[in-house]
Amino acid sequence: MDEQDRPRTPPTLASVARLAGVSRQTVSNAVNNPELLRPETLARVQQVIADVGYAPNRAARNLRTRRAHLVGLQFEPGAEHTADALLDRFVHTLVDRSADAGLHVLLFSGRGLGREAGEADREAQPMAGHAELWQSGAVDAFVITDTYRADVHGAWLQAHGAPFVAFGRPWDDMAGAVHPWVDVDGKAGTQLAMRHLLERDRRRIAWLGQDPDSLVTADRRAGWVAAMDAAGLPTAGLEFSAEPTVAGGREATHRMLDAAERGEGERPEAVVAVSDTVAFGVLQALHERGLRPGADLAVTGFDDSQSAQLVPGGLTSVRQPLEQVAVELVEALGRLLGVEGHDLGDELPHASQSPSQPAARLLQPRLVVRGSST
Amino acid sequence: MDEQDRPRTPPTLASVARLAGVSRQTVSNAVNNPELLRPETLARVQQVIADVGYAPNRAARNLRTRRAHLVGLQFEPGAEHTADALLDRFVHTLVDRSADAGLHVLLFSGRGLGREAGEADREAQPMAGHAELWQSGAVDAFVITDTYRADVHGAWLQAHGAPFVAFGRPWDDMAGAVHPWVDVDGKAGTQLAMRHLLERDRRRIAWLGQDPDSLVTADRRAGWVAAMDAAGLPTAGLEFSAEPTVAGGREATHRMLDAAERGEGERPEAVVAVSDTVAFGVLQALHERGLRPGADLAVTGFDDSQSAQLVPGGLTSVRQPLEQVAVELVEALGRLLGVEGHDLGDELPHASQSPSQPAARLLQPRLVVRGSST
DNA sequence: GGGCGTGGTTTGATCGTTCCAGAGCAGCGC
DNA sequence: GCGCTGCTCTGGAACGATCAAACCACGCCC
Repeated sequence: MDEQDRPRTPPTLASVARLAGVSRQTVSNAVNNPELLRPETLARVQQVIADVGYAPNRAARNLRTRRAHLVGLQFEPGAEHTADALLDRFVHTLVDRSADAGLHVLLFSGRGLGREAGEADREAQPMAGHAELWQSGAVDAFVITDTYRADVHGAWLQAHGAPFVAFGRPWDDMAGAVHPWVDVDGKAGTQLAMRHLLERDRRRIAWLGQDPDSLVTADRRAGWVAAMDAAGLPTAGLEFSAEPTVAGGREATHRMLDAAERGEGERPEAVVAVSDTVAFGVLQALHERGLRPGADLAVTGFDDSQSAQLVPGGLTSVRQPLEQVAVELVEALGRLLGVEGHDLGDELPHASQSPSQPAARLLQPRLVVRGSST
Repeated sequence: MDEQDRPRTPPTLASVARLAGVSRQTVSNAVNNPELLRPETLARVQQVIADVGYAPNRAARNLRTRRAHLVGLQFEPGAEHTADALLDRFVHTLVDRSADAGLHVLLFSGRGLGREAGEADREAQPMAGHAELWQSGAVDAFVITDTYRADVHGAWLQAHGAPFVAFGRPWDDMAGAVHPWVDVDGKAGTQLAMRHLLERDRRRIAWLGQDPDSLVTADRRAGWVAAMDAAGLPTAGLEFSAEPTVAGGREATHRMLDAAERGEGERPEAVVAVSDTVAFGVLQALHERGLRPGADLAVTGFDDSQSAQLVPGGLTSVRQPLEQVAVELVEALGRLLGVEGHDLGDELPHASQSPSQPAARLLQPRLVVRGSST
């Protein structure tokens, strides 16, 4: 039940083999290909393995098989608006599911292992972290999440033959992507929020987000445009540029309401924000002006951050299926690396995808309605 | 500048040696002990290394040196009230600093690598994940963060000779701990909040937290008791039990205010909550009753979660120095494993700690004052 | 009865690195 | 000239696993 005096040197394949009276290879097979052994031999070996608490040495196995059974995940809280949600829900599911595929997740920061690399170095060598891990064979593949720099990362990884999957579309060339990717349909998400607001008879619905900025922003904004068009509503004068921060959302809201008070058009009845972060800026501005979210101005966010649930009254928000994203990414990873011990064929028996065509999935978000829009 | 046609097989020590006209060992020394080589030899070898883009194979090195250069971090968002803050700030700093110590962080979930282990299995074998990693030599050490189960984890790791550092006190035996640990002084944190409230002439200050529950709770509560005693204020009737959830905080607040309205004692002027999560429950309850945080009832939380900053008006909260915790844990880890390439002696030249006594640090939090208490 | 396929097991080689012992060579003192 | 020390550098032997091929019964068939 308890192994008190651990031997100084851990058990090895050879030591187990000696104890079981078989050869090394037989022990190896007992671990990796049990069906090759005669039942009685298998039982005997397994007994010894259990007795001495043998576990195959990872380094030796990795060396021989040229597989580290590790996937690298760069961990920069850089992208502020996705940070909280991403780390908690996405990473946890990723870690959990990776275990099923026989993989562990290795976290690394942008700069390499060496001594302090300045910010300048990091700019100069954005792939230092990836390069180090890949060239030393420390990881088998990467998960990249930063859709902004997906092109840079993707290009480098592809050029160096490193397998990877991406959370985020390859914006420049969606059809021709050579790597699997999973993303959430931002346009559809915003349309969900719009439908909800329109159903509640809001007509003048404003958009808060940065104009040109990122493609993620453009995607979400497209949902607002499409919904307004479909409802036959004008968008003119209803778009307000906001930095992707709380302060940006707050400032834009004040600007919007000031304009209305000056008589420049009617006050909007609702605001659709590009992110929860910006939406919280809206809530702050309303708070400062003594206005009530929902009653005086409906507000929706995007990401369904933890804060959206916690804020009194609640913030209506578009929830990304981050868990599902993680699940699908791990599945793609498994296919990419050739999952061992995973009898494929459980799901998706319908179509055998063209093997040359990597998986590409656009998942649908859903709307979580709370007090800020009712 | 760009290596277009990657050779099928990556460069090895031997291939570099051949190109440079030296032996394998010399190349190895060029990488690990440059000072052993004659300058001109070193330059020649380094040139070849740069040319072919050689990086030592991690698996081979790990096998030979019996070091994985990886630390395991169990990643369960279990402890809800610390989740968001912990993951973002703590883990990021941990990853970043570990790189300086030549380590990477490996994330794993409770259950082992195998196929789906049910919840029951996890209960039965709480150390399955740790055991697998340690026995296979996949990691050199662990970082444990779950102070509740620190005893269980710590005991197992210690019994198996696995090095580890802990974020959290070894509650049962603080003085006799055999492992380094870093924690935040919860009592002092609450006292900071109390001093702030007392300075603003709040006298009837309530405590919201679960009675016996965790030692973390008890620690924080002690600060409330001490501050009330020191100020000569009674605590009777000012303590309200609240489940460590938003709902728990909300319910307790309603209970508290209902009692006051029934004339059972005067209404408290302030509430000190055991966590931000509970504090958000308080804010919700106030919202529902049309009361204003700060003006009608001062509220303070604990953890300084992202939400505390985002909620309109802001939530006054005790901020844990999570970055500092991570920094000190990595330093302890480095000492434990014998950091290579880290000229110790920069800091703490004052006293050479007794080598048998592991590092134990209790860090001081600080108070972030926002609208909920002013 | 000899050749042959087959399931179960063994043997030798190999993955790429570091450890260890020692070789070669210069300089120095006697 | 000899031995010694110190500095460079070299070759063989691990580290612990898997791969590929060989080996050995054994039963089957012509």
